[in-house]
Amino acid sequence: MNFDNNIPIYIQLVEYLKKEIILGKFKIGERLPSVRDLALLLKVNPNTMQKALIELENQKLIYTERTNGKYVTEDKKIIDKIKNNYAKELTNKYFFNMKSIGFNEKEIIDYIKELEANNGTIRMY
Amino acid sequence: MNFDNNIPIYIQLVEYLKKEIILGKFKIGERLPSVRDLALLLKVNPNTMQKALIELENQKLIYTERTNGKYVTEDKKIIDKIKNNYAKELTNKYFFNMKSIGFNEKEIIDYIKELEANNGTIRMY
Amino acid sequence: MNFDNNIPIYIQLVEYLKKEIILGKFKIGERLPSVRDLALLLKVNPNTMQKALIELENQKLIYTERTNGKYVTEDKKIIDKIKNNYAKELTNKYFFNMKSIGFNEKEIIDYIKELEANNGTIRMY
Amino acid sequence: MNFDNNIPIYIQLVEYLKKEIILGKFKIGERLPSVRDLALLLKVNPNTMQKALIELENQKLIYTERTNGKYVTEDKKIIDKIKNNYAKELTNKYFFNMKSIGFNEKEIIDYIKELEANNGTIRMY
DNA sequence: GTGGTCTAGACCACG
DNA sequence: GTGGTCTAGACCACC
Repeated sequence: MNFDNNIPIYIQLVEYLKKEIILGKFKIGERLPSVRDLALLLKVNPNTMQKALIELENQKLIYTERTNGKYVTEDKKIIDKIKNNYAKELTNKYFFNMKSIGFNEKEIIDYIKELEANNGTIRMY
Repeated sequence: MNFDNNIPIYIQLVEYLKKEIILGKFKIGERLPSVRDLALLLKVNPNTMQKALIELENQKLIYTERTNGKYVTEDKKIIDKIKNNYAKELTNKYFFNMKSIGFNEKEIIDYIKELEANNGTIRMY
Repeated sequence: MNFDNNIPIYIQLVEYLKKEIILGKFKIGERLPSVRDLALLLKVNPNTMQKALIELENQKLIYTERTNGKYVTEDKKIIDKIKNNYAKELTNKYFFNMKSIGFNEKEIIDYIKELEANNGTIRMY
Repeated sequence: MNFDNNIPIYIQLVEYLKKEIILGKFKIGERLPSVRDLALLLKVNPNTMQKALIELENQKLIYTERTNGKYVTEDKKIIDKIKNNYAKELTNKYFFNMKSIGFNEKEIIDYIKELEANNGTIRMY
């Protein structure tokens, strides 16, 4: 993980793990690695990881089984809903930002097509 | 201004002022309001505003005339370049994020069209 | 059993078993199921159940016959006394808490009557 | 503050502060003492206090003004709602517990009256 | 070994 | 000085 110094690490962890779950890299109902292991894996302090996981639990994406570990929710609807909200948020934010530097909707779409045509594919950020 | 508590204010100010300049709300060569006034206007501490303006100056979007105040650059190319970089960065970031939750390029474009069809317009974020 | 994650399980087991005895679901002098079976029944670890039973034994509600198992006390007075203490404790605690959010005694009693009137019965917690 | 060792301190802090707000000891819109001062006052670690305050903020009972401090919500409705939920929860829990040791509703109310008659007032817990 | 809590102490952004 | 974040490390309940 490369962390952006301007954003709290635990928030970046939340985003990262949320994506892993949405993408199914952590499957529905699957047990997550232990807090300590996740912390080691992503090279953060266990408390920081804990804080991120509490946030994911608040969002119902994971739940805790006492002394057994943490599991991805078994409710596919929650995951789908979060995925949809996320997509909508990203898209609205993108259009908002593009408009705020002077693009209108048609221009945005043209811009995307042009980028695609030039690159074959949109370059990864 | 509504600030996101998770990102330093001065960075959000940089983004905001950059957009104002790109959009021409602060025109080429125009004198900016005083640091003090800008701070009052956006309800931030003058120190914070000062920090943001230094960053804009580093990016050559504004320059300082000693004792006279700060001015928007007179070099239109710089502004255009920053606008283009910004658009490219926003678009790449958007595609990167959408892909990271499982959309491919075609699906992203379909998603945008669908949103547009439903809303008439993309809702402001 | 649904356990409250914020209170040690063995304490919740003590409360639960105490109630069962007070209610006579485990009768005076009756032999309790084995620790192992009780643990299975309530889906806790046998060690945890053992700890709860030790506490009940300290309170003289049960006693152990070596190699034979654990029995509910044969002294009805102990059970009655614990029931009365419990009722008093619950009631005092309830009044204390209600007062600590601004109800006086009259208001508490009015509140109870009102709830009863609305529900027919007080809803199970 | 006397803390119950069997319940996490931060939860007891949440309960305590919630009551103070409901009772109006911290008034609507009033600025709370700083996190550090509250921690000193109640003799807990600042991080523990911080955790409690985050929970209160999640419940919308307080809000944070960047660098200025934390304030009691200005929305009286939220406070009233929390007070009512709290009273209902306490009452339901009380009746549930009393029933679980063999009292029916009439007996509970008789019991309260009897306690009142004997004590003049219900003894503080 | 698992998650959860707590303390101590440092550092940062902002005013 | 304010809140917020992070690390390090200890201890606890439970399995």
